[in-house]
Amino acid sequence: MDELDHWATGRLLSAAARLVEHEWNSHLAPWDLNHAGLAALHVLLPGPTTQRELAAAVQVEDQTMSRTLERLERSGYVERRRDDSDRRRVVVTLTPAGRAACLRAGDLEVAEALFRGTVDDLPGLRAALAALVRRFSQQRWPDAPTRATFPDGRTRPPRS
Amino acid sequence: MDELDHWATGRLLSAAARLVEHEWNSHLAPWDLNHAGLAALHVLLPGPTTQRELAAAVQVEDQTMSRTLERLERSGYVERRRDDSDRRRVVVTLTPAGRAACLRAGDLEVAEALFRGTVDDLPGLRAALAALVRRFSQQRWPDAPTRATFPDGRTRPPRS
DNA sequence: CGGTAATACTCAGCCTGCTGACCATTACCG
DNA sequence: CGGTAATGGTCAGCAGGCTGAGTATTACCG
Repeated sequence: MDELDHWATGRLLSAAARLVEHEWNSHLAPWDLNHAGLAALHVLLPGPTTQRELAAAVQVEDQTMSRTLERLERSGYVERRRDDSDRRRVVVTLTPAGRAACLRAGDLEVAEALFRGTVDDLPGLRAALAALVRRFSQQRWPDAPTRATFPDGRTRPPRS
Repeated sequence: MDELDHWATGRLLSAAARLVEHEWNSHLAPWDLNHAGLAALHVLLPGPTTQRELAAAVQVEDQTMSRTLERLERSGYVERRRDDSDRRRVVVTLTPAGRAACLRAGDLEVAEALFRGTVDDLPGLRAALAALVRRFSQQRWPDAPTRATFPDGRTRPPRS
């Protein structure tokens, strides 16, 4: 018997996301980080990546990732340099400071603790959210959550 | 067996929210509306409100609501005028066009259809999201999802 | 009555996210 | 080859969200 029961599900979703982001950002602020930057760092942990691949992995537009990286670079967490073998590409590398910040600030235990004690069925929630992401990101991020899977380090097989 | 299973719950939540907002915005675009504007219109349906009350109901900061209303006013969906009995307040009123747009564009059937066929346990998802909103909005929006409940139209009893 | 505090909004500035337009580099193909 | 397309990034501009600061009005209280 709550007013929230009358909210559209989309509005509930947006509100919850904003509140959790806010909470998470507060936790990350001492590291001069926020949820967007941390997501990028997290993807970079296994190794350097192209900017476009990074954007696809985080599921944001290239332009958005560009500015996020600008900020991360300013904070000294990341380095960008043009790829010599393909001068269109920009390769993004984690700095030691970036790795440290990611590991310390982005502790999954802390991240998930936000939900403990509030959400009963956490796996159920995750499943529902994942289903939504899969459903709606199909068109927008064709090769989204995949990373270098081929021997040469490309996401897709060399066309030919 | 999906890459999404490795995402932190917060990231899943944000991604899902963004995608659903995007979808919903596409549907609202023909009316020159988006999710934020529609939420405000929806709150205004029962009758005029103060800007601050509106902001609290939608759970955004006053400044954010200010600009959202600026846009809604520009679109002719809303009118703002200073309250004569308290010239600090701004009273927001739905125009006929605003009411029509809200009712037609904001059809709940359409809104909820986004989730049908994708989320199995919709009530479960809603319950989890509502729990999160309740949990984290406690401090920030003390008198959030309540509306004029007292005879004189105030949200809180007149302090005396 | 008058000074201080509280209230209601706006302004400026930042960040994320999006779209549309643009540039440089590389790939493709006649 | 050489022209056109595809690819990878950036710039500009808009909108939502936030914080911090400032203004005007009203309430409170000595």
